[in-house]
Amino acid sequence: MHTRRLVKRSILGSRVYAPSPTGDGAPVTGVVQAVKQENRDVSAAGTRRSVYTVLMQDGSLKEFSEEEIAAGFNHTAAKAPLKSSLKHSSSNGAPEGQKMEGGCLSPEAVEEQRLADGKRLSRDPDTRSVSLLEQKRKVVSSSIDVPHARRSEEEVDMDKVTAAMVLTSLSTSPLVRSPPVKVSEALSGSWKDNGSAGPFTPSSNSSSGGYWSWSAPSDQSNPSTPSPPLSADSFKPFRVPSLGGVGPGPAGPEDPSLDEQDGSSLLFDEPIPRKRKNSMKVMFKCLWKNCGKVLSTAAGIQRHIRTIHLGRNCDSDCSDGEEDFYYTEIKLNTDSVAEGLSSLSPVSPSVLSPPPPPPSPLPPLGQLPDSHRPQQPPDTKEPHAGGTTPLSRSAPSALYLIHTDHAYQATAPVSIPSSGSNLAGSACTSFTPTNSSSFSISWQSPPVTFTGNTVSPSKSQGFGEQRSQTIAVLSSPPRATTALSRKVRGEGKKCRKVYGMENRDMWCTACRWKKACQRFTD
DNA sequence: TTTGCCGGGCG
DNA sequence: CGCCCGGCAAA
Repeated sequence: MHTRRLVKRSILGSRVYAPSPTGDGAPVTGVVQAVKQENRDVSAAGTRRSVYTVLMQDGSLKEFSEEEIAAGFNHTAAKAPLKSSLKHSSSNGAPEGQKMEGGCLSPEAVEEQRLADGKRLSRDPDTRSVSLLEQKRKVVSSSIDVPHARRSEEEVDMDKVTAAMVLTSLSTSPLVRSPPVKVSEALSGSWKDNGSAGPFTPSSNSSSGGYWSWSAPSDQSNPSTPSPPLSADSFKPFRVPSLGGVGPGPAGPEDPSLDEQDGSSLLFDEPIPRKRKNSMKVMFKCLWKNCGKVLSTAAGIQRHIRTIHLGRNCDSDCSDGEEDFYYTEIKLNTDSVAEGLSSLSPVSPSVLSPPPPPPSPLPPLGQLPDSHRPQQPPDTKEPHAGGTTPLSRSAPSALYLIHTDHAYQATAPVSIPSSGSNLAGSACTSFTPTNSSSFSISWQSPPVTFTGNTVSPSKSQGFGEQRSQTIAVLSSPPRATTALSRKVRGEGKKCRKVYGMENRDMWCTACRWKKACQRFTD
């Protein structure tokens, strides 16, 4: 049925008709950039009204109430009125009145969206073509957009852990009220291609009308464009390795709409990743079952997924965008530390993904821990990040893993290596709870880890260790005994849960056949 | 009630 | 075989 194609998605980015500001009566179209709820006046009571911040064709932003705009999206987007799941998510916790559109930016929400939308979009470019064209022509300098995570810089004060906890607990991150200017801007701290500043939603609320931070024009979102794959390659040349970014795949994911197309899009589909100021850096983490690979570029992670997990050899062009579902972005707080090296601080992972490690048995492990773990230095460093690097690196590890397409299952049994793990593990677990309950997608634990000093050394050494461990594990009698009777029922997420009935076509075959899931094994 | 998936049917 | 679904049982 066609029903499967419908997915709930947010309206952010959706094209809507709104009353003409000029008063001439002719409706104008705009793109929803943010949604916020105003329930302040009414206090807790009920009516909470949603106010949509719409980016008009002329580049201006206006706010409209629900009644004022008509949904006229041409694409599948929200069919229903304008309300989105975002609302829910945002409303859940934050007591503070300022949630504004916020919720949407929470990682979970984003993730959700990307899951739901991403793939589909990329698959049917046609649907959006019209809007894309239109959008292209309107060049909006600020392509704001919503989707992503809004980053805030408030963390300056707090250390990463604190920040993570806060974010986690609130699930919505408050936009900062005042844009701090952060220091590191100049430096290279880290760019992030996405979200850093949040979509600036207008500030929301009461006070100002909003200023969004221009500084981040960006796009956070990346690729909204439907046509995913190619882009990666195409821009590779320009964008330096470092960013790689977002490429291809991700594209679809985030927000359905456009966003970025605007400005930068002219050249390439994606926005140019600019270095973002804060101390945050964006990394892309493989969500494949036991793989926690983290790469600094989207292109790299996609390639990793495509080749390692999906078993595809072709280049990005043959990708159908599926990779998008297997990785997520994580923001790292590089602040003082470091830039460098280590990279993955536990923090970020926790925020985004709660790794509910319910499955007690195996920790994170990564298949190729070492390789990833070593992390990729800041974006800048790895030149080839986009392409080769990941592959080449991962390669070795691949040996250990078995796998082919279905690596997923094979790897399961292994346990994680050491070093980083403890940290990571503990960290994760501790915060995770919060998120995990809420949702999703991150079913795997982040192998990532740590930060610290050990960086390079650990790499080599770690590698060895791990490898040995891994092997041992594998050799040991794998699952074996369990047999008998039913398979016990996996506790982890399964395709059905992850993709939902609507996207049944995205399920692994086994799930489709109602057989034991091969993709998300437990 | 939902969800994973076994067992079995059909082409 | 590939594909699908009835229906059981765990959650």
